[in-house]
Amino acid sequence: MTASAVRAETRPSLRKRAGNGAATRDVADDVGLDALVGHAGYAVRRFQIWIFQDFIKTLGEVDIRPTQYSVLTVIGANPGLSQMAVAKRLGIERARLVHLLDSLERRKLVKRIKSKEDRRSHALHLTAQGETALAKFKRLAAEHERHVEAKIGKENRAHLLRILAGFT
Amino acid sequence: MTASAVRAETRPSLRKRAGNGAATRDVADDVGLDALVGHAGYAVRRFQIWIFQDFIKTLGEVDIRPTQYSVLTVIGANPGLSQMAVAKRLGIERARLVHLLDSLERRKLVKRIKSKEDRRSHALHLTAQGETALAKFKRLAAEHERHVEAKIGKENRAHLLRILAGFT
DNA sequence: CGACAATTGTTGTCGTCAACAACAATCTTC
DNA sequence: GAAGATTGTTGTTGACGACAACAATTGTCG
Repeated sequence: MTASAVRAETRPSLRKRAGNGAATRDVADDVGLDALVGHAGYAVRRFQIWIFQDFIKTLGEVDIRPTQYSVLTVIGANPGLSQMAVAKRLGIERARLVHLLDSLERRKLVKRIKSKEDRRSHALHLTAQGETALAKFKRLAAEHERHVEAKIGKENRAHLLRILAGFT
Repeated sequence: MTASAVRAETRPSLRKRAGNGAATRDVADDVGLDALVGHAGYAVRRFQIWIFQDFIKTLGEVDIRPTQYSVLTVIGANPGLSQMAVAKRLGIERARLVHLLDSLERRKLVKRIKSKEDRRSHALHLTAQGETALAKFKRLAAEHERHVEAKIGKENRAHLLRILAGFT
């Protein structure tokens, strides 16, 4: 629909130039309305925006964003982790995790417990309230995942997860 | 897939933690993600971050970021578009496009020409300098795309583009 | 043992980006 | 011609990644 919108107000000429032979070597000259189509980053970015928006909307009733969900999930699966460990695992900076945990702690979903072995670090745990809340979040997240399936197809989603498995 | 992921969460599954007496400091690299695997959004987000970082690095010598590149590409392929049309095509807000164009115009890559038919809007064009610059950007972008191929495989990249074709 | 380096959590700044809201100038429509 | 919509612009808010600096603590090594 975006493409048609553009085409509607563009001059009606100059479509794709089919010259250039069959060469695959020079993508640089592949100029046209769809020059961005061949770029993986663009497609991935648009897809990621769509996914996040659906996630935020689907988890909107519980006010949980993707990053918060990932933090809760990791802590729930590995109780006692330090902030550094969680940050490293999720690929976020420990400086940013501080604010995320502040918010989640204010909502009584997680708690920081001073570690005895290393008095610099905090052992992260879900509260009882956090456990039951996370269970609900996961049900909603599963619903969101079904939206993704409905959008790109069940097999495509599975294939995509396989392709990108190395990044998790 | 999501069903198994969700089911796995009901069990606390404290695998290697729980060692209260053992003073073995775990290295935080082998933290179980468990439920996070199986979420398309998480994999896509991590992949998108990787792609953008490689793009920014590969196009670093010319100081062009992904969004700037997409704007230049669309204008180059469709000279005379209005800002509204470009914004709609790229899925960015017109408010944000203003700053992007300010920057690109300062660098003499694009120019805003007051439209004669609609005196509210600007017709966007590449400058001559912008055209030659974009050619170079596209060569570097193609190099970046080869990095993506090297990362996930040529066929996987092609398949991924096919799966996400609807989002471009 | 003690000086020095490294780590952990924290605070702060900077820049990117999406989402809104408001506004003047300019069409569009009735 | 008046009311309403559109276009570009400015501004604000909040999430987010990247850095830098710091105190407290731990680890290392001479």
